[in-house]
Amino acid sequence: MEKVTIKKLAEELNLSASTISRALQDSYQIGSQTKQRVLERAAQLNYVPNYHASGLRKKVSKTIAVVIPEVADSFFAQAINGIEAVAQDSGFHVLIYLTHESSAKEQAILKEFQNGRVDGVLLSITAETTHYNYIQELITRGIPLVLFDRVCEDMLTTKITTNDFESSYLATKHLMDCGCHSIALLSASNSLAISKNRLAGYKQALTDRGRHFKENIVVECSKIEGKNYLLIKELLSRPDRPDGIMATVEKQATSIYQVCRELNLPIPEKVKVVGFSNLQSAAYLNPALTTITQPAFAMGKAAATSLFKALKRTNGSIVAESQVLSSVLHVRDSTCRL
Amino acid sequence: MEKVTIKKLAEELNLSASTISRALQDSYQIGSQTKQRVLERAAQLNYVPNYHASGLRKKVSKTIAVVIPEVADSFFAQAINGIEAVAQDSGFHVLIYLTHESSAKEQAILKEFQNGRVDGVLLSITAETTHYNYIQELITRGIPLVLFDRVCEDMLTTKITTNDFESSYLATKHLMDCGCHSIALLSASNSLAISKNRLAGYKQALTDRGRHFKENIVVECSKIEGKNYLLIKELLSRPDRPDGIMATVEKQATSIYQVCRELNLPIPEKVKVVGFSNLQSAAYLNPALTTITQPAFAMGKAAATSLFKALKRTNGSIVAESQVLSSVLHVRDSTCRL
DNA sequence: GTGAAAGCGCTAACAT
DNA sequence: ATGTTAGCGCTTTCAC
Repeated sequence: MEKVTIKKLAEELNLSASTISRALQDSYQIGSQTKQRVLERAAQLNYVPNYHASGLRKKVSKTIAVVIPEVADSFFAQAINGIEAVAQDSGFHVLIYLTHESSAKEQAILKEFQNGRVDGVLLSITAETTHYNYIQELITRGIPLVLFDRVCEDMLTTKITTNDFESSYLATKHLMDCGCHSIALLSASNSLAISKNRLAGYKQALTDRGRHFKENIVVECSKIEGKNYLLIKELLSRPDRPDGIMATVEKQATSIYQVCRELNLPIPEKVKVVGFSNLQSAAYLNPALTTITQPAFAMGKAAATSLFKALKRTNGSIVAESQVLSSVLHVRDSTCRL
Repeated sequence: MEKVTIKKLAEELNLSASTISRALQDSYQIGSQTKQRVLERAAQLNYVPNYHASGLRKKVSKTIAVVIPEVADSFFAQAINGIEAVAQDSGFHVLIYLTHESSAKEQAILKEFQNGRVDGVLLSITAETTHYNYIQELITRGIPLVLFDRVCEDMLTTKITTNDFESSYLATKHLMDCGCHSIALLSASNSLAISKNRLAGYKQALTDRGRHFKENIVVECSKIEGKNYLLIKELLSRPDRPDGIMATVEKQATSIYQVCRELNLPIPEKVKVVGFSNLQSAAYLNPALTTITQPAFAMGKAAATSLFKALKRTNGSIVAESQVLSSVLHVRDSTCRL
């Protein structure tokens, strides 16, 4: 069974290659009975148009890339879901890249996107990323890029985020309402805008209640597996141990539960916990985890939708049509028993 | 800033296109000082080889596809992690496709892979998939395909699975050891091999203990969101309500917890639960969930590794070098309080 | 060690 | 409504 190409079809049907091509694309120039014949024969011979050939010719790939720190996180898993839904609708394919919080890896990945493999990019930057020229470069070269969740604030492109300041402000206030006097903040990074916003909301809440901010109670998380557990253990072993924790990264929550169990610190009696988390099982944890839940699926959809819009514009330019979606605070037992 | 191609480089350096091409590929035919010059200038001009052009010429895409039912499941998320790790090592790119348990979608996706977009495929079939000709077809056409977790048993290709029969056997015995007399099985599908194996292990365990098998206590799950909750609620509302449940799909576990809470059926006192699950938080659920945990990351790695091996063989043929990895039973409070 | 030329499979002017 | 031609950017014979 040899490869079926347009040329082959052309011979078979005594037509020219261009006629075949046009018929397959349902061009208005082609007579309907000819179309019929072509389509029929193509189906019979199981003709499949060569991806690279048309891609080379048309300079499109019908592919977008999703570049994220990791997948084993409900937020990103749900976001991918949203992205994939929109992509499948638009006939686009989705490449996944995991940076594992390595800025160098991120840079290498984006750099390669100049080769025509992808038409657009959805990016959630690493906790390490501090300079953005390689991202800007990609946009300059005509590859639309939409940032989501972990964005670079000063970049001129669409950004899909959540109301991180408010969420964090609300969560911190909630912890104080529940009686916390010393609230620790587990942060993803010192440099990420999202982290800064969450930190700012946290500080504002303290200020509004006349509390003062203690530097040493903000813990920047490590990307090294297992290291966070130790950082949390250290935090909760201090003589002036905090009585509240806000974890801004999903997976920190389980580490906190683990440490509290080991140190015999009942939640919420000794330590109250709120986590930024999209875990389906949050309500069934022991104790049920109070969460800030982001609209992950919707964010994925919004980011992808915006990207495809840019892709449809002939010039491919991205109008910065950023959106801020709202997270929801779900109060559960980890902050106050009912 | 105009597009830099090999042709452009050739002009700049007064060399032919072929020389440039060879130099960039570090061909032995090219003098080292020439190579130097080419590489230098290419870097200066930020030359990036066109993906479609080389793909068309060489008939490779350096891309694999991962086709799975969903991402929002720890098993698949972890598997993707493993796959991506191997792929990045080998310089391959990873496309993700979600079938959402639709066999038709799966078929459409695989069909398109005949176009040269991917060099190989990793597949975990839908619960609906019953005929496999379109999968076999792909392999026949020279696209290596490795099945993982949800495999088609009678297909001649590499299959990466876990010891589902034994795991299920073990879990069922464990439930009986904990005092269960009537154990329900929540199954993913009646047709999937993996489900059949888990069912078989379950039945065997019953038989070995002289219990007899009741048809109506096996519930086939629906792919409709929310429907499973109702099925479980019906199950646990029966007069002859089971006192044990084995959930073979991860997300069923939270539905069970929800239903038990609503019906005021304490776990494990009234109902004991074991779930096939890779949830990181299983140990922190209320009560801690007894799980069968699959080596998801390792399975992803194994599947990808096997695929790349096939890709390296010039003929691309897949030697069926299937592997069966072992799952682990983690006994926790949902089956017996310590 | 380097160049010329052909062609991967498709599409899009430009004819007619 | 259909055919002719050129070319996307690269690789790879084949020649020198």
